[in-house]
Amino acid sequence: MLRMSTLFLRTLRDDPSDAEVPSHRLLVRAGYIRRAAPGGFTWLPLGWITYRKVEDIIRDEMNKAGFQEVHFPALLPREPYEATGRWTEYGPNLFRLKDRRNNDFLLAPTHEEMFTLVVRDLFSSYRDLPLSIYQIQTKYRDEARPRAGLLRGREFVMKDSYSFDVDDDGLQASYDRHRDTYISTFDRLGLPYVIVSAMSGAMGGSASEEFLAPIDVGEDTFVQCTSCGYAANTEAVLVAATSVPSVEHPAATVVDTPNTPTIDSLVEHLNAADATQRSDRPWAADDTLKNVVLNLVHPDGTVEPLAIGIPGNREVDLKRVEAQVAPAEPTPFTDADFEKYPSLVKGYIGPQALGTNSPSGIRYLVDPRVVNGTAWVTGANTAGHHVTHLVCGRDFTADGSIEAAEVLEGDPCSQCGEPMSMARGIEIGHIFQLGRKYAEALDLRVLDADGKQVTVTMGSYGIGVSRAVAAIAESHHDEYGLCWPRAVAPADVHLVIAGKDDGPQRPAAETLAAEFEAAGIDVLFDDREGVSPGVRFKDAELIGVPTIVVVGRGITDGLVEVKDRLTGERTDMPIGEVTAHITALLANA
RNA sequence: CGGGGUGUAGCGCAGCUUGGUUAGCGCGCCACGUUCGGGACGUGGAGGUCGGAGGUUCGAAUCCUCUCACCCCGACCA
Repeated sequence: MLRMSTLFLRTLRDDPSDAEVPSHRLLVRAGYIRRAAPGGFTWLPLGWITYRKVEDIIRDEMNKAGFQEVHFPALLPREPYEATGRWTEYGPNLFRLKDRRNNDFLLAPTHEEMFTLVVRDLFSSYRDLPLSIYQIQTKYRDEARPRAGLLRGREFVMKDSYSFDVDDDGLQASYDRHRDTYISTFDRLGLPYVIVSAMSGAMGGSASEEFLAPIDVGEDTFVQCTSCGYAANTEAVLVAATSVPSVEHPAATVVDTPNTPTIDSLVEHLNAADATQRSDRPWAADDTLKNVVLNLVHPDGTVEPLAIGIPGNREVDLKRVEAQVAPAEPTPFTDADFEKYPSLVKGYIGPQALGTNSPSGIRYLVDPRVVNGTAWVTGANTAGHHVTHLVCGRDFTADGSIEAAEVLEGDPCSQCGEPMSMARGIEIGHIFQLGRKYAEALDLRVLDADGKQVTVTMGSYGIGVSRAVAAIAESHHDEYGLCWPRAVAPADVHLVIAGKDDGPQRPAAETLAAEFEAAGIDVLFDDREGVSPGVRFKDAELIGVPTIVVVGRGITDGLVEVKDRLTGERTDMPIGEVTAHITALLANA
């Protein structure tokens, strides 16, 4: 039993000024957490109870799936991360430190290396596999900008699992098992989620999906097709295939287009003059082909220019480009770069000047919408001139295609062609097939049935535990405070005394609290003296325990009020029936 | 890292433009009394290196310089 008269808790009447998002605001205000460091939080009693319930559910589902829990240090030596290249590749987000002998250490942002090494140390036969092991561990990332309270901290708790298999089929099975386990885990946590296709990014590997809680304050953008259910992170969205009607296009024509530095000004200019107007309809921004040049900086430091052609009604989405060209990093083309390529006329770059066989020799990749038979208005490689009716396949060819254009609300689904909608989400889980990157780097091999050495293939699976607490708060609150799902609430019932300190309510409530406890019901008991009823009700709503029991004026008739925090529904019932009622609520949850 | 904003009691804020009593208000906290089903009231209290350092001045929360921290937008980010 938690007695509020002695509980280490102070609720705040006002929102803390440094908290913006609801989870941060409410968790601080209701006395669950306190900021302790930039990107670091202290868990207070109510918060820690809730946190542990979340952690226990995650652990329980892992164990039910047959995964085994281990625990590594958060403080690790440099060497394993040197072997996989991540000591340098991870960049400034890695917390690095030195011991007294000046040896390099790090605070682990994730533990692929350590898991790989410990399996290599202990296992050496295909008979030992498959194996999935996990830990629930504090992780450290020196985020440039921690924000939104628990949602993006520099210290946070993550459940990370790793699977080890001899072949791709085994990896797929381990991946599927984790996927199923994540589904049951998030269901139990009461977290809404969407499973989206994702990019594996810097981690390497192939198949990858994210579990996103669809909440506006989330940092990830995803698209979802309401028709067929396809969902993907915008980084991973594929452009729908375009069918090209076979029509005879006019010959490509160079036209004067002075002072048309932007797509809008170009379209306006074309539509204004008789000579350039279309006969069938006005020109539109997506008739134009915009060519953007970037530099790719490869991990070894070499720089390669890359030209990207996309429909003019869209911008280049650098995140999407980055996901495509990883591990290389795209950077903007500078004026100095343009000077090195005199064939490129800034603002009027056309496909004829691009491509590995062109004068510039710059690799030219186009949006998947730019396919053979499509006609475009694009730069003529001369200042103040554009070309109309430049047909892909007839007048120019590209070196390939790239998913680089921004995704727009309503874009057709690549699976079924129906319009897709965009939304924001909080990444609460990520599963992906790592493959053999780490096993190769760290020499994790086992003997197969034929006695041959084979490199193990791995999967990596994460759930943000502390972030999940915040995500639940984000999805379970209203204007009055938190409304926890039963499974993670800090108590089963919040028992409130509403009456004079020396009235009959107090002894009745004490008796009821004892009865709850005997029945195995966790009770948060507001037994404070000298606190007015309004304060008690406000605090109960703020704290968010799913059921609130009020022992008030009805007690003279033997009645207490049972209130549902979420719906606000109140029911008076005889005090003798309450315990059975709550027990039934818990059983049905 | 770029742009913007804010640092004054546990929380929320005023005071700063135009330097000058003992730095103020609400909430919270302590004591006493009243009140007791929707953040009650009265009386009396405790609590501050005004983010930090340096400077200008007879005198700095207030003006100047530097610095640190936090928040927002962007960049970055398993």
